Amino acid sequence: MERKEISKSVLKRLPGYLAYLKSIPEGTSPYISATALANALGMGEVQVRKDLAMVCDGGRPKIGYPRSVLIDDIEQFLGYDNTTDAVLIGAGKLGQALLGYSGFAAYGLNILAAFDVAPQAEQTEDGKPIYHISQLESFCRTHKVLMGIITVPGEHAQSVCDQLIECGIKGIWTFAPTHLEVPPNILVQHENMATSLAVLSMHLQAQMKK
Amino acid sequence: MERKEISKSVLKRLPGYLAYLKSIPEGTSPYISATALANALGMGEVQVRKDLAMVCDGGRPKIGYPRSVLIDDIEQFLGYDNTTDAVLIGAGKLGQALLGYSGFAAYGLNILAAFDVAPQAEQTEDGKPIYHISQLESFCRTHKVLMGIITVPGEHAQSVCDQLIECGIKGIWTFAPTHLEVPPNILVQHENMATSLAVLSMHLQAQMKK
DNA sequence: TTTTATTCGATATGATAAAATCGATATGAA
DNA sequence: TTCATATCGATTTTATCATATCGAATAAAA
Repeated sequence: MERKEISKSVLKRLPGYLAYLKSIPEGTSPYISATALANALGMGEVQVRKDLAMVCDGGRPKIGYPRSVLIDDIEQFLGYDNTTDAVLIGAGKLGQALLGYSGFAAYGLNILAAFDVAPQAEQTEDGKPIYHISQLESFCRTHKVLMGIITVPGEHAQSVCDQLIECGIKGIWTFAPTHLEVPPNILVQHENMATSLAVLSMHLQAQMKK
Repeated sequence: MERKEISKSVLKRLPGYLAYLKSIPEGTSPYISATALANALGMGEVQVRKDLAMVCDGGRPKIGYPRSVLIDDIEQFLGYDNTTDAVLIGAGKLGQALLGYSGFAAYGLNILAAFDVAPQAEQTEDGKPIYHISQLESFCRTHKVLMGIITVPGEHAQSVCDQLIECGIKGIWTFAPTHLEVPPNILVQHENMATSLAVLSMHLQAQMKK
C-alpha cells in the first residue's frame, strides 16, 4: 500500500483502530469487517472504510479485512515498526512517569534519557539515565535524536524548546501549558490537558443544569 | 455575556488564549487586541475575534479588550471559577503524577482521592488518600463526585469505567489507550497519547525522506 | 476640529471533513 | 446454478469550520 496524502483527522483515528484490533482475542475469526469495527468503536461505517482504504487494500465483500494484515499495515503506516529515539527534558513527576511507562514501546517510541537543570539522581528506577541539561546538545548530536519531550513548567518551556531545536530536534511533544514559537519545519504536538478539562468541565456544567 | 451554542473547536482554543493572557506581565497595557493575541499565538486574527465574541462582549475599536475582564470571562465560561471534584482510579506512576500536579487547581479541578485494586500506601507524598477500589461507591456518593479519571492499564479500563458510571459519575477523563463504551449522557474525554505520537511519528518520517 | 489609522463586528466565500447514496462484487444458501 | 445478502468502494451531498472582505466605530494625531 503506497501512502497518499493523508489528513490529520484520519491519522488521529488510526491508533484507535489499531488498539481495538489488537485487543481482539486470538480464537475468533481472522477477518473483520468495517461494519463490525465501526459498531465496536461507535463510529460511522463509511468513515471507517474510507480510513482503512488509506492504509491498506484488499477488503473483500461479505468477508471484510484480514485482521493480521490490517494490523501490520496500520503499524507500518504509523511507523510503529521502526522505533524513534527521543530525549525528555524535565525529570519531575510527570517526566518520571513518562520515562517509566513501558507502553510507549508499542508505539515505536524509545526515550533514551532525561535531562534536567537539577537532576535529583543519576538514573530513574527503571535505569534510564538523567543528565544535566548542559549535556543535551552533545547527547542529541551523537545519538542523532530527532524528537524531544518537554515536561518542564510552562515558564521554561520556550527556552527548552529553543535549545532542542538548536540540537537538531525536528519534532516536539510538549506537556507544558504554553504556546511554543518554532520555525516552520518543526512540528509541535501539544498534549493539552487544559483543553480536555475544558471540554469535560463544560459537559458537567450542562449536566448539572438539567 | 450569555452563553450560546459553542462549537467544540472554539472551546478547545479558549484555554490557549487564557494561558497566554495570564502570562502577560502586570506592567503592560491593560488592554489587548485580537490582532495582538493572534500574532502571539500564530493564528488568524479573525478567528481569535470570533472566538472571543462567543465568551465576552465589549471589545473596543482601536483599543481591544480589557485584559482582566477577558480573563475572568473565559474562566467563568470554562467553569474554572468553581472547582469540580474528581476521583482517580489507578495509583500507578501516571496516576501518582497527576495526583501530585498542583497545576490542576488553576483549571478548577480538585482530585479528592485515588483508588486502586492494590494500594501501595495509605496516601501520596502530598497527602492525598489512596483507598481500595471497594470503597469507591460510598466515597463518590457521599462526596457527590461527578468526574472520574482513569489511569489503569487498558485491559481494566472498561470495567473501571462501568464502575464509575455505577457510582453516578457523569464525565470521565481517561488515559487508557482503549475505546470506552458508555451511555449517551456520559462524556468520555480521551487523553490520547497514541494519536499525538502518530502525528509526530508521521512528521519525522516525512522529514527524514528529504 | 478634522483626519487617519487601527480595530471591531458582520457577512460572504472557500476549504475540508463527515455523511448519505448507489452500484459492484463475492459469498453462502436454496 | 441462481438468488439473496453482506460488504466494499466510488460518487455526491451536506455540514462544519476556517478565512477573506467590508463597513462602522473610535481613539489619537494633525
